Amino acid sequence: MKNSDYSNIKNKLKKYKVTPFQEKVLLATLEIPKGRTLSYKVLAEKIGHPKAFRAVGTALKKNPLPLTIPCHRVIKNNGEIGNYSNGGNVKKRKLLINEKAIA
DNA sequence: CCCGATTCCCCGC
DNA sequence: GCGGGGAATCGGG
Repeated sequence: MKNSDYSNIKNKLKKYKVTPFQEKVLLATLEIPKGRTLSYKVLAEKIGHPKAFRAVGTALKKNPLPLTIPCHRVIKNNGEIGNYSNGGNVKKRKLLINEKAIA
């Protein structure tokens, strides 16, 4: 992992029309380890909004970097896949899951 | 004002 | 003890 890459992503985020809250969510999502999934609630708690789990999902929905941000690693607190709908196709999810399987 | 990638609690059986 | 349903919560358009 290159720190420069991470910074580059943050820079891109600033360029996008993302809200402060979304930026936080996206950053927290980028912190998700490879082959690991995180629940919306845990993510919300990490950013300081334990009750904003819903807003977190909304923020990820607006995710400007779906291929950069592992939003597919974000799942329900139940451990089940939520409503991942980036481009809106299950095929993409399968591809991302493949990445997850590599761990 | 309304909706949306969720979560938790309470009641019933 | 387990399952299901409804309400709560936060942010964005």
